[in-house]
Amino acid sequence: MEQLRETLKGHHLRTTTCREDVLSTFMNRKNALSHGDLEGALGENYDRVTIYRTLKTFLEKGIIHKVLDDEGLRYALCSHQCSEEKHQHDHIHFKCNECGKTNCLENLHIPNVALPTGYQPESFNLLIQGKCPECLAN
Amino acid sequence: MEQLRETLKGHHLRTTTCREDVLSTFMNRKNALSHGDLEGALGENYDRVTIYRTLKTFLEKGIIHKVLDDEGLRYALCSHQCSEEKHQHDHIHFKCNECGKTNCLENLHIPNVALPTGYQPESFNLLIQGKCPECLAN
DNA sequence: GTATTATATGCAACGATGTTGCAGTGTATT
DNA sequence: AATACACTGCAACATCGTTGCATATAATAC
Repeated sequence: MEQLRETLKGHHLRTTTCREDVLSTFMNRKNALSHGDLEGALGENYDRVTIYRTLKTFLEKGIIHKVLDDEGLRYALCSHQCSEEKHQHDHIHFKCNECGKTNCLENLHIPNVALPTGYQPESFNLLIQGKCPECLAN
Repeated sequence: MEQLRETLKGHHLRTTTCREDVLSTFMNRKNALSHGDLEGALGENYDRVTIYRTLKTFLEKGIIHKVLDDEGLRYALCSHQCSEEKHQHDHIHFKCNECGKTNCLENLHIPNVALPTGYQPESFNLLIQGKCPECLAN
């Protein structure tokens, strides 16, 4: 639980119960979460708006990053220490079509792509959809 | 303009002025369009709901496909003849951070990725963000 | 421990986005 | 031209996300 405070302080944020709860929800569930997921988990304790603002703050401070899938927007913890200044997220996201969960595959890097001349790439976002190990086992 | 009717008929759809206008908007602008873009272009002629339903129908029939970026959901024409039965979209999408336009890079395929054991991939979606040739030229 | 200051929260209200049901209109077919 | 079916517009609603403001809370200084 001290780790939560450490993470928040490390990103120059005040420790509040809402921020601690949102952060620990991200750490307990391993997969990417939408605002709705968090509202479902914490909605009785905190206002919708507060959760929105917490997500926005976490995004700006580099604690979480956006994850896109065909259903919409989710968020996941940044693994390597991201900060307000620098984000680095060229890893792969995998969404299971069976259980619906989206995860970061931290260790896999996105392979190089030879873009046509004139295109200057700055960031990459690869989403793979299919079946995850847990669902294949059943 | 006959081409519009052909495309619609080819996908077993009745030709209506709304569908013709939505389709020609996609063909004239080369980039991916959101519902809001279409409403801005055609909103005075057609009801919001009709445009939503047209997009939904086009999706189901394989005339357009979803394109995701950090701002949300857009749609783009399917190049290779997709149908209700089969969609094939493993090409790359490029979003320009300057002009905000998202395009399909039809000719580029997504390179292979060695997934960890247990993951069964079914579809791939690669979004590259950066600067497009037009914006770099200015 | 208390006072001060800056920040975070809750509430209310609003705007944008997307969906559904139903009556009326238009398209394709005979 | 008549019929059957599909599409459209309207109204109403549900969801999602944002903003302003008063209050509460956390960090800092005393």
